[in-house]
Amino acid sequence: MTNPADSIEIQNVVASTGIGQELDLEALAEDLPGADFNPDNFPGLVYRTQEPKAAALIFRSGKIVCTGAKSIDDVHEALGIIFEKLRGLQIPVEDDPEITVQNIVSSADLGHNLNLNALAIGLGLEDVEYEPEQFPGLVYRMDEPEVVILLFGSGKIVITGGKRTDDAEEAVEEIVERIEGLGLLG
Amino acid sequence: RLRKWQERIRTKDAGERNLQFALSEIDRMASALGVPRSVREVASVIYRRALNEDLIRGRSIEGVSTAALYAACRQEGIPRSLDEVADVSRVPQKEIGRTYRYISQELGLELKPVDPKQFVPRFASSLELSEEVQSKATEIIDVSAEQGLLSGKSPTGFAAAAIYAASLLCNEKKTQREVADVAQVTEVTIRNRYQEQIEAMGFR
DNA sequence: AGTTTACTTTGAAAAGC
DNA sequence: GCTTTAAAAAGTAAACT
Repeated sequence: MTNPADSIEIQNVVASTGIGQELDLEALAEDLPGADFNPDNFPGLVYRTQEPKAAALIFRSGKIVCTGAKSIDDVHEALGIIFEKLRGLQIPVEDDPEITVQNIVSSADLGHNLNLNALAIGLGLEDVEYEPEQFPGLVYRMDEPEVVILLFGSGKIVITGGKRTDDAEEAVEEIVERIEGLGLLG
Repeated sequence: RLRKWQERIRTKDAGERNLQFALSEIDRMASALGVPRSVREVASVIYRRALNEDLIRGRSIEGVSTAALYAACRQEGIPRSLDEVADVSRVPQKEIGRTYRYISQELGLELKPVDPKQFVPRFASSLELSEEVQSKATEIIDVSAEQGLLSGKSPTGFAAAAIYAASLLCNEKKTQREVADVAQVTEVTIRNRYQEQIEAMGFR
């Protein structure tokens, strides 16, 4: 009788920000130990923080993408570390740059096995992608909240595409309701 | 003006040539796969629909042709796996799968997931297995799917394991390698699905 | 045959081809 | 469209022992 919403775990948060200052990535690559910069492959410099564990993509424009963090607080912490590192290198960084969460990836467990074949038809083939020859998960695009849910035969699910922490919880409640309505939840 | 006329003729000719190329490619691949003429016609209709809906922009003609043929096979109930289709196409399997999902969505084909049973007659006959093995394999698929074992599993692997199991049960044994080769899956996949299916059938 | 590593799918941003 | 980053789900596959 456990609530599936209680099983939600944030797995990854993607956010963007900017320091409001152009950067010389070649020089930064020299001064930042552990930085990966391969302009032939990708225009961004990759910098990883250990605690919290995250990866940042730093661009010449001064814009930064942070990914891999397990919570929004971790995103702020990781970016805070990076801002301080840059200031330590005499690079001017805005006082508190605006950080925008772009995507939150969560996992959850519905607690029952799912018949994905029946679910594909029940949820409506027009909103569903289920091609087990290519991928074992059923892809369901939900309108409200606007997220994408991957459903697996085990009942484990992945919610992605949401920008708010609440999106995952609302999505789980909604999908449970829909599956129950179809009589397809154990 | 004259230039405009020339351009119109040129683009019309180019479009006509592209369509002819696509249809001849569908024909070539369909022959190589040994699918009936009716399926080629369905594939041609799907391709023309994709063309009319402007779905080819940003994609290769070859990719859309192959995806249309893959979709047509499914629609007609005689599916080919993406691997099999990729074998006769010059487009990589990954692109065929993506293009299929795209045109399927945009054209609203609403094709149901592939039923593993639809592979049984073709795989079994290329292994020269009897009618008895085929119906046994079909039964194994029905029973194990009924028990929820099919969710998330590849239909070809599921069919291959059932055929392997049925060949054993009917004393017409084929090796895992032989079945794996016609279904284009690995022996490991057959082994894994086979164990689950045997258990679901109450054997073991 | 068992283990490890790796690839498939979803989502979003960044700059540039 | 592509390139890169990270993480989960489960199936499949290949390389090793």
